[in-house]
Amino acid sequence: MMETMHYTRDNMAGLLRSHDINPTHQRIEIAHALFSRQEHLSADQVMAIVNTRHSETSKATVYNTLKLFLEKGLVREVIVDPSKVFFDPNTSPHHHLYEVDTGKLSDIDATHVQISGLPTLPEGMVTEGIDLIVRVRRAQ
Amino acid sequence: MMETMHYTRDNMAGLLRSHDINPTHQRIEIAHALFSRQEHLSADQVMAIVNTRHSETSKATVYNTLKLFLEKGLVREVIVDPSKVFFDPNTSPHHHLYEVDTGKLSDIDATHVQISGLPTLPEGMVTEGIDLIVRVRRAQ
DNA sequence: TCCGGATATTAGACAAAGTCCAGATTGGTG
DNA sequence: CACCAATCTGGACTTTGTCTAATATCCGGA
Repeated sequence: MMETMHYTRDNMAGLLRSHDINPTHQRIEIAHALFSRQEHLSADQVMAIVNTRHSETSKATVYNTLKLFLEKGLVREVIVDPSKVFFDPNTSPHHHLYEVDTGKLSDIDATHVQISGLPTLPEGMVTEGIDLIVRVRRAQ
Repeated sequence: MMETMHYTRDNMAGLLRSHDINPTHQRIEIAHALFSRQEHLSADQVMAIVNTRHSETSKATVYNTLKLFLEKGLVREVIVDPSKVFFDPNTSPHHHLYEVDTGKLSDIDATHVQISGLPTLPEGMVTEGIDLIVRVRRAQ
């Protein structure tokens, strides 16, 4: 039986190490912001959260760190809003529901979703990922 | 039998009118850029094409016009690259194949693709569209 | 033909997201 | 302690896109 996971800062250090990331103060704070909330956050939102009390982490570090997390497979990138990228701490297979009028983004579990009939890929190409985004809005 | 469509500037005027868009010089040029190529173009690319000879159409007009085309259902917006939006003159149901390393974007016909098992929408929500993006890269 | 109002276009200032760089800090290790 | 590598930083910069106020164009009626 799996214990309920608590996203303490200490646990973050272990999580980072397990992904081959040197756990610095800033990286722990940024990981904590994402994982303790389990929400989709933009770089701006991450920076705001991390710097609530006093400014502690620079913009460059936030961007560098999020890119590092992405490369190491710790988070996923969600591209739904042309104006900003969201980072998703949930890396298990899932899709997204995007409310275009509010900007609210939520997960769609992938276990029951079937996608069939996709053409075979061009020679020498491999799939990096399949993004399925359901765009919805409030009925008028 | 459908004649092969030729995307002349004259035909563009008719196309615009049929979508309830007043066909001005600039709008015809922008529509012509998109439809004669049948490619995904960013606003920047559209501007470059329209202003090849001498500068004729302002940035504001290009953006205004593309937004207008979008509202009137003449083109579709494709959000795959975090840095820019692409506009797609193909409005028939289809999906996208995105080569992440080159930025090349191509269509996947939707007639053979089946998506099943999506959850029912929250009360009072309607689907605006479903975007399916297959991200691929050259095998290393 | 001329006028007036509605529609469209324009240059340029502005905003926001993200990148880049050169210098400063930090954290081990011998 | 001294050193080296890794990391972080402020701030300048770039790019995409928006906004605004002034100008231009179009069109219908007197």
